Amino acid sequence: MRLPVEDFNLEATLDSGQVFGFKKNGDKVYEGVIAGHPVKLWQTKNQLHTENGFPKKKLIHFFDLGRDLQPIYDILRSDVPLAPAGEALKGLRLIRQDPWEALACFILSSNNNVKRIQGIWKNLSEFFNKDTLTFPSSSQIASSHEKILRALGLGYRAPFLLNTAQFVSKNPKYLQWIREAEYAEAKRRVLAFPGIGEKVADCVLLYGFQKQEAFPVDVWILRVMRKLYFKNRKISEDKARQFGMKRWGKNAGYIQQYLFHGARIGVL
DNA sequence: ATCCAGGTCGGTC
DNA sequence: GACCGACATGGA
Repeated sequence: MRLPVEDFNLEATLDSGQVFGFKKNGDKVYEGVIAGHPVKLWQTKNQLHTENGFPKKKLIHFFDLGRDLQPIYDILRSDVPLAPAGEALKGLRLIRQDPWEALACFILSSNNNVKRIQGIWKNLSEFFNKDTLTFPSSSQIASSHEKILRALGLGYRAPFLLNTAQFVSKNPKYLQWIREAEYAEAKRRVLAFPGIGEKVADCVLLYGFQKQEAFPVDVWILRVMRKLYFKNRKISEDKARQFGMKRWGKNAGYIQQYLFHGARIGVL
């Protein structure tokens, strides 16, 4: 099946550290799960391909394909230090992930690297859902044990995820409350979970709850912002986040994604 | 072997 | 607020 797409870059979108459950097969084919459905994806120019029968609506929603990127392009062009990222990553979009999966995966992401987070994602999915390779639900993890999670590679984060899964499965409407809340209130709630600080909270809100003013500051963002906007002076993570949120407002999350991936691939 | 990775936590000052 | 060391794991 083919879906015509404008301003979309599948590779940059899936390789930019938003989501950890997609693996690249060979050169261009990605295998993963969208809204509970296993899927293979590849792109040719202005067409996004899947196997026959995959619901278009789910693709459009997941990849945020209805959004006009022009306002983002305008910023990337006029904010001079960002221009190389805008040119190299045109079509990079923020994904609308499953809220629970985003919450869980970014608990695992702290003081960890992307490759290993992907490995843990795979271990969890294979252990709990061997047939479909979908990420385990909160109740699946809640009824597990710390020892099992440690054996799957979570390390010291195991009790953080277990505790959070138990809370979420016992309070089924809680994630929906976070979704409906304003950014500041939603962040307070996400920060209350164990193992979640400022940075992870912003990732969860940005990728799982569409709070697009969120501006996650990790080591890559901190380094690239020091270089581009602070003459390599040392600045705190708080200062970097406040700078980004004020400068880019409602588009801060999108700009952060271009900064992060641009820094990682070395164009900034 | 030491350092690093999409940091957080509990302690200090 | 700012700064500190500990924390599991595996790749470089």
